[in-house]
Amino acid sequence: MMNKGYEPKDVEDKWYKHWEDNGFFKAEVKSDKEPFCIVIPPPNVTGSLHMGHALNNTLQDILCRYKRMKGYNVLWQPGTDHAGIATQNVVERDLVAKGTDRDQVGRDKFIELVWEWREKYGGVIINQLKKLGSSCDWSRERFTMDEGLSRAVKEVFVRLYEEDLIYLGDYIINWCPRCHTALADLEVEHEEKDSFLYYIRYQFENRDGHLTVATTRPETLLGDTAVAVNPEDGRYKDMSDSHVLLPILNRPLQVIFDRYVDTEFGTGALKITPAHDPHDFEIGNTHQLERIKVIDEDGRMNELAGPYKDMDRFECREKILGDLKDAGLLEKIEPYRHSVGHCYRCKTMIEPLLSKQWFVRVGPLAEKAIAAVKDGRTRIVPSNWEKVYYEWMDNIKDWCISRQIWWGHRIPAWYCDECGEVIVAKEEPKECPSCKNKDLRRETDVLDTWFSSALWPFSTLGWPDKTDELKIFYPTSVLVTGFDILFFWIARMMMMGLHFMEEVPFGDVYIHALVRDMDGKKMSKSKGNVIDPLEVIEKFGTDSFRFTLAAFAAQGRDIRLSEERIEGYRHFVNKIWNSARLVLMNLDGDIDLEPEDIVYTLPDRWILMRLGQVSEEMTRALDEYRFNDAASSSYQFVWHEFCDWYLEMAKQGLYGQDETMKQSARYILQEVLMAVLRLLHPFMPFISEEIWQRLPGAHGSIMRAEFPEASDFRTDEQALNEMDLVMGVITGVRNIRGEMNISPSKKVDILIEMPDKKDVEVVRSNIVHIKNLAKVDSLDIDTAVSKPEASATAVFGRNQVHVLLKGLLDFEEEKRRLRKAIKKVQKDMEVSNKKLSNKGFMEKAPDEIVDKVREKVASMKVKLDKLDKNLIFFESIND
RNA sequence: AGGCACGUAGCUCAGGGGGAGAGCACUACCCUGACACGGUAGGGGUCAAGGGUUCAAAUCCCUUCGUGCCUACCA
Repeated sequence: MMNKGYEPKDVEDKWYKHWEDNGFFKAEVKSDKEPFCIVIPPPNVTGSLHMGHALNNTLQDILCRYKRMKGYNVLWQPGTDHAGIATQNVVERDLVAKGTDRDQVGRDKFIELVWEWREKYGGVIINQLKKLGSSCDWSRERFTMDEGLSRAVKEVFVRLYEEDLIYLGDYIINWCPRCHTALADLEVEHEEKDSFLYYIRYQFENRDGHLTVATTRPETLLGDTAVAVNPEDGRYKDMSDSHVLLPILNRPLQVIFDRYVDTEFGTGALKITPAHDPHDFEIGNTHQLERIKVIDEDGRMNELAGPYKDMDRFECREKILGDLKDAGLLEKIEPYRHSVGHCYRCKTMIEPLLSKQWFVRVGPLAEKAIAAVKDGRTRIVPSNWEKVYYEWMDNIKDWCISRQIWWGHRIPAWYCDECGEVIVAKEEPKECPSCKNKDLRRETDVLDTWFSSALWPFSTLGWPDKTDELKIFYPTSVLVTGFDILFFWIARMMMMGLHFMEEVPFGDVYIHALVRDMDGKKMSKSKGNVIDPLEVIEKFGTDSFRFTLAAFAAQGRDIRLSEERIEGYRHFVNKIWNSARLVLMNLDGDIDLEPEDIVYTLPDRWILMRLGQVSEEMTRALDEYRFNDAASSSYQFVWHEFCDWYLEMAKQGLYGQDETMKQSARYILQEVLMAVLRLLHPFMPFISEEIWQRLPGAHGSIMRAEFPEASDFRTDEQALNEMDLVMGVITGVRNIRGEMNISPSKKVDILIEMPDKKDVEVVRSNIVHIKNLAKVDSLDIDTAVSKPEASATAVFGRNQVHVLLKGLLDFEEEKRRLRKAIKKVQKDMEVSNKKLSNKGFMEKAPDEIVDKVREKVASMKVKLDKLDKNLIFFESIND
C-alpha cells in the first residue's frame, strides 16, 4: 500500500544505487545505436554544488535520460577540474592554519599535499551531483590533472609551440600580488570605484615652468620614463626635444608625441610608465622607452623607488602625495570614478606588471572558430549569443597561459643558462641541443587551468590516442552551460577542438540562464541570499527541485528562484503520486482479458489521443532545448487532463458492475499511467521509477523504457470532438452551480438541447460521466427541448444545457448572469464584425483567416440568439 | 562609451502579426471512497509610453523612459 503523501527520502538513494549498480548510465563502445554525447562542464574539485551546477546538470540529465529513452547510445562524460589557483589557495590556507606555508613545505611536498586534499575532499561535488540524479557514466570519470589528460596537455603545448602558436615573451600582464601569479585578461574583474584624479606638476629641465599631468596612480610616477602629448595639440606644439624632471627623483624625462593621447582628458599630457601600465607599455615600445619596474611581485615598492622602497603600493601613494604637496607640485585633486581591475579569485586589486610569460597566439585559432559558427557546424542556442561570441572572437587578444603557482600542469620547457636556448619538449631533454650543456633548468610556471579545460571534449575521450570513444562520440552532440564561461571555456574549446581534431567539439551549444534570487540578484554568500540545492533536495525532494528548474528554464531569461516555487512543484509531484495511488489501488490481481475484448470508452480514446499529442509536443520542445515548454506541457496534461478529467471518468469503469468494462478500465488505466511516467521520467527520475516499479504491467527499469511517441497512439480527432461535447455539458452545469452557489452535495436535474442528432447520441452514451462529474440526478436530452420555467441555462457552441432549479432559482441573479454572458459575446462579435466590414481586410487577408472570422461570427451569433432568448424568457415571466 | 536582453494579471513569467495565457496569490463554496500538497467556480490586464509599417500590432520598425547584464585602455 502506498503512503498518502509522497516521501522522496524513502526512494531516491535506493533507485540511484539500483541504476548505478546495473550499469544503466554506461555508454557502449560497441553499439548500433546512434551516439549522443555530452561532456560535463567540469566543476572545480574544491567546489560544492550551487544553484548554477544544479540547473546545469538537471538540464543535461534531462537530455541524457530523454535520449536514452529515445534509443540513443548516450555518453554523459563526467569529471572535475583541478582549479589551479582556487585549489592551491585552499591547501595554502590549511598550511597557514598549521603555522607553516608552501615555501617552507617545498614544491614537491606541496603538490603531494594537494593530491591528498583532493583524495579526501575532491569527491564531494561528485556525490552531490549524484543526489541530483545525474546519470553520468561514472566509470569514465576524468580529472584535468590525471595522467591521460596531462599527456594531452603536454602534446598540445608542444605542438602549438612548434607551430609558433605559443611564444615566450616579456609583456605587461595582470598580476595578482596576493595569489602571486599572472592572470589572463579575462580573469580580471573590472569594478567601478570612486577615486581621485591627481594633477601633478613636472618642472621643465632647462627652463622655468612645468607640464601638468593627470593620473589616478601617483605612486607609479617613480617608474615614469616619458611624458606624452598629442602631436595635434596646439598647447604643446613647441615641446619637441623638451625634457621635464620627474618629481622627487629628479630624473629627466623626454617629452614625446603620440596620437594615443587624448587632448580632451586631463591636461592632455600623459605620464608614461611602461613597466606598470598596459598602454604605456605599448607607447613605450613604439618610442623605445626604458622600462623601469618600481613595484614588485608583492605589491611593494622596490629599490628603484628610492625613498619609498619597501612601502606597500597604497602606503606609497599616500606618502608620495604628501611629498608632492610639500614640494608644491600637487596642483589639484578631482574626484574621479573609474573601473579598476580585481583578481577574480581573491578580489585583490590587480597590478599591471612587466614580466616574462607564455602566450597563445590566438588569432589564427580564432579565425577557424569563428568560421565554424558562421557556417553552422556549431549552432549556438539561443542564437543571440552568437553575436556575443563573434564580438569577443573578433577582438581577441593573445592569451597569457603561464601561472606562477605550483598546482597545475607544469610547462614542459627547459632553459639552458649557458647559451640561452629554450627547449620545449614532451620529455625532459638530456642536454641542450645547441650547446650540449647538460645542466638545464626547468620552467617553474604551470599552465592556466582553462588551458586543460579547453581540451576537455577530446582529452576525456582518450586523445592523443586514437580511441573508439573519439571515433564514436566526437564531435559531441551538445554542450550545456551558462553564458558566464562563453569566452573562458566555450570559445577556447572551439579553437582547440578545431585545431587538433579538425572538427568542432560540439554540434550545439545550449546556453542556459543564471539562477538568481527572487529580486533578480545574483546569489552569493556575501549577500546571504543563496539557496543551497542540497537543503532544497532535503526539504522538497529532488524531483520537485528538478522540475522547478526545468519549468523556469526559458531561453534567454534568468531564473528567479525561491523556496515557494519549489514547494509549488512539490504539490505537483504529490499529485502524481496520488494519481498512481488511485490506479494501483485498483490493480490488485491479474487483468483477465484478451486484448481483442478490451473496450475503449470515449475518455479512453480521448486520453490516448491526447497522450500522442503531448508526446509530440514534448519531443519537439526537448529537441529544441525548450525545457520549460516540455515541462509545462506535461504539467498541464498530467494535472488538468489526466487527473481532472480522465481519472474521474475512469472511476466509472472501475467502480461499475460490468466486469469487461472493469477489466478494460484497469488495463487501459495502467497503460496510460505508464506512458505518463515515461513522459515525466527525464524530469522526475525518482518518483517515475518508484511508481513504475510498483506497476504489475511494467518490466525492468523505466530508464530502459521508450519515450512515448505520437505514433504509439491512434490518431482520433473524433474522440477530441466528442469529448468536447461531454466536457461542454459538464462545464456548463458546473458553471451554473458555482455562480448560483448551489451546494456540491445538492444534485440537480438537467435538460440538454443539441441540434445535431449525432451529438445527442454521443452525450447519451456518456450520461454516467455527466451525472458523476456535474452531480446530476436526472438528465433529458433531445435535438429540441422547451425551456423549463425555473431553470438556468448555459450555452456552449450551438448547444445549451438547462439546469432545473425549482425553488432555488434567483431570477434576478440568472438575468444578471445571462446579461454578463451576452455582453461578453457581443464584445467579441463587435471586433469580428468590424473586420468583416473592413474592405481592406476582406481583400488582403488570407482566405483561411477570413473564413475563420466568418465561422466565429456565425457561431457567436447562434450563441447570442440562445442567450437572448433565455433572457427574454425571464423578462417576460417577470412582467 | 559601445553592445545585448528585458518592461504582459497583485507576484513570477510563457507567448511573439489575425480570438490576451499559465503558475502562485486572491474571493466563494466544498473534508465527494487518489490527493486539503485537494476539488469546483469566480474576480483581475490601455501587453511601459509615444510614433510608424500593415487590411490587421502585445507581437515587426523607430524614439523615449525604466531595469538588468556583458564588453571597453580614456590616464
